[in-house]
Amino acid sequence: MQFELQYTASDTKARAGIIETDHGKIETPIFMPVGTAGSVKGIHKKELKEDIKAQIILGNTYHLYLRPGVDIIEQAGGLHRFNGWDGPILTDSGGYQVFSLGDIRKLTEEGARFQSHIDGSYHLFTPENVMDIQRKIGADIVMAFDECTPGDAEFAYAKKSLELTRRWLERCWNRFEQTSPFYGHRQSLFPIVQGAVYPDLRQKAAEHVTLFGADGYAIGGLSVGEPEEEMYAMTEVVNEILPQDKPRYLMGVGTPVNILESIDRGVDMFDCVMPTRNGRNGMLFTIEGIINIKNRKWAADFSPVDPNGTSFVDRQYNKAFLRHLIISNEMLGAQIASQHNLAFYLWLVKEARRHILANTFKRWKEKMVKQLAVRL
RNA sequence: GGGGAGAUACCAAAGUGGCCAACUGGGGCAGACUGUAAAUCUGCUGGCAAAUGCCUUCGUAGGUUCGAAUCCUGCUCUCCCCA
Repeated sequence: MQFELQYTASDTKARAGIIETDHGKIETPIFMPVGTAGSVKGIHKKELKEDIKAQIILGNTYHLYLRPGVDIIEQAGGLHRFNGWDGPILTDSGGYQVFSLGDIRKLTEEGARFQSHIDGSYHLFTPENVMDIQRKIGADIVMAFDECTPGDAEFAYAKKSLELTRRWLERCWNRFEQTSPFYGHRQSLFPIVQGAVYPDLRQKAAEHVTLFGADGYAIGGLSVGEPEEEMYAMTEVVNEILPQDKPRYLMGVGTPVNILESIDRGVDMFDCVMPTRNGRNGMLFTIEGIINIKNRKWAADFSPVDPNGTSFVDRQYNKAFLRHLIISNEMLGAQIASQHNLAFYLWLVKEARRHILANTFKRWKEKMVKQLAVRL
């Protein structure tokens, strides 16, 4: 994988670039739709490509490992062959599940012992086997196995957690170096910077990961319960240290505003379940603000889902009908909302990129941030 | 015509003397959701003050009782069975 930094402006840390993988190019800043179980929920490949214009999607090691199982994916010839998505794929390592599964897992020096949320069976993830699994899944970008420290972690815990993540990273890196891709295309391992909301921890973590000379770096453990200002502050601290010429990926973020603010602070890559999950639950993101389509006020609003929208579904369906679908639990409702939201997110980062290249990002961002948070 | 059952908040349905402004489900209204255990979860849903308070409710009109959605009587209506 290669990264070409195309443009940095003077009044912002925002950057535009191009990531080149063996499955195609990614223009940054970019938003990556989340497809945990190998599919972006409710969205066909054709829509993802042609309508939403996704350039890269995510998969999840933990979920794919439990179901369908690594052997099936290996038999299929890797995740690209399995799910039919021939563009770039990034897999998360399962570090987030170690965090979100809470009481059904236990951390040791060796790794994370956990119970399947599906059948309760016991499993062990180690930095080594997570690398092996991700080799078999075959994503273009794979993530280090880390502990995603909770946002409200005490300093002592955060420090200890960070040290574990650091040792795990070394083991991930070694294993990754010692193994080769299964399917002929290159894979890149991204280290993850942890350190909760403590600037000195974040700083040390950023310095440490930089030593690896990776193809890209991730900032993890944010948007996990801490105030937004802390998230921005940590991003600034870390991006000050991460190498300029490598992409930075802010994991799990976020709202449209979060994304613009983070682009402004030098982040290149984002992923978040928000456009799909919140979409399924009736929340629509638009250029004019946020719509809760379940609210009564949309019941007889026959205007397009989003008159400013770029998605096929924005023009094809009206708000009242979408509301009816979602309230009636019709699956088409979830599909339309997800498709709209993803198209909006991809439009947003594309616009950001355009403004960065035109050196008008800062002003445009300030204007957008005010609109995007409005509740309609 | 004879016999039986029942009427509870928007709907369905518990409750059959005080712990009942009334279980629960649906519907309705709002909220949450950030590397997806999520087509999920939470709250409110008689009125008014909205915090611990007050007022009016369980078909309807009376009665018994310190106290009634719950017991008694009349009335109205609904459903079922037999002719």
